[in-house]
Amino acid sequence: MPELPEVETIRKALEKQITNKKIIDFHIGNKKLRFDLPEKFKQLVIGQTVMKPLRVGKFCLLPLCSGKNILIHLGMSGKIKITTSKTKLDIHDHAIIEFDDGTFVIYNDQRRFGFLDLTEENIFTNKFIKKLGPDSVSKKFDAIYLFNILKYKERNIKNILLDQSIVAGLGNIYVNEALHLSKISPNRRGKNISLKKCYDLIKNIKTILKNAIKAGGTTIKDHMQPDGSLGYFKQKLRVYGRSGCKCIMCKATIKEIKQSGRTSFYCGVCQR
DNA sequence: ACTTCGACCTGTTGGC
DNA sequence: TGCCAACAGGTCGAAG
Repeated sequence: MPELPEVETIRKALEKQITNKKIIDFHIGNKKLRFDLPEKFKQLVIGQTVMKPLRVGKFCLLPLCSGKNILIHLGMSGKIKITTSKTKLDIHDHAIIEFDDGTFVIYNDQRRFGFLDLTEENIFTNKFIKKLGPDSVSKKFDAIYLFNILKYKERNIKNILLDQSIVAGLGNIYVNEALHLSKISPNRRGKNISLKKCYDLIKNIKTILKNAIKAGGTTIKDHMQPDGSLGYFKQKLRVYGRSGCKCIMCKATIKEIKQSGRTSFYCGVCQR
C-alpha cells in the first residue's frame, strides 16, 4: 500500500501528535506480522520518550531517547491510527502504543505484510535500512547517479525504479505516474535511457512525490491518514488505474500490461 | 551478479 | 445468490 507520500503523510501526523511524549505501555496482538518482534522489544520501548519521527524510503522511524529507533514498515495494507480515547479494537490492530498523555498509536495491517523492528543508534546498521538506495526525494538521487546505474541494466525501467536498493520510496503508483510524465515506456530497458532523460525523470519523480505529499497521499482502497481522512492524490493520477481511458496528453487509450507480476499502466503513443 | 518468481496474508471484485 | 479465481499500494529469499 503505502509508498513514500503515504508514509510521509503518516510521519507528519506522528510528529504532531507524539513528539516528546513518553511511552507508558506497549501491547502486541496475537497474530503474527511479517517478522517477529525483536527480543525484549516491549521492555526496551516502555518508559522511552519519542523524539521527532523520521522517514527513510517507505519506513517510518520513531527515535527514542535511548538512541534506539522503532522502525515501522506498513507493507501493503498497513495503517497508523492515532486516537486519544480507548476505542474498541479492530481485529487487525496488531500493535498499540500508549503514551503518558492518553494518546494511542495503533498499528493496523489487514494483510500482515508489514512489520516493526528496533534499530540501534546508527540506523544504517539495521538490516532493512542498510540495503536501501538513496531516498527518492533526496539530493543524492540525481540524474548522474541514476544514469550510472541504468547504463548497465538490461532490465526494464519500471522494475528498476521499483527496486528499493536502487532508489527508496517509489512503489507501483508513482513509478507509473512518473514514467508517463517523463514520456518513457515502462518497457524501455535501463541502458537505453539517455542522461538527458534521466534529468527529466528525476525532476518528474520529485515533483509527483511532492504533490502527492501535499494531497495527503493516494487512497485507492486502504490508505488513510492517521486521523481517518483519505489521501486526495487519486484525483490527479495520470495513468494508474486508468486502463481503457484516454491519455490526458494525447487522447490515445491507456494500456495495461504485467511486468514481473505487477500491473503497469501507460500510453503507447506518448511513452516511448 | 542480475533477474524473475513464489510465498507471505486477507478482503474485494468480477465472471460464470 | 453463490462459488472461485484473480487481484491489490510490498519485499524477502530461492532458483534460474
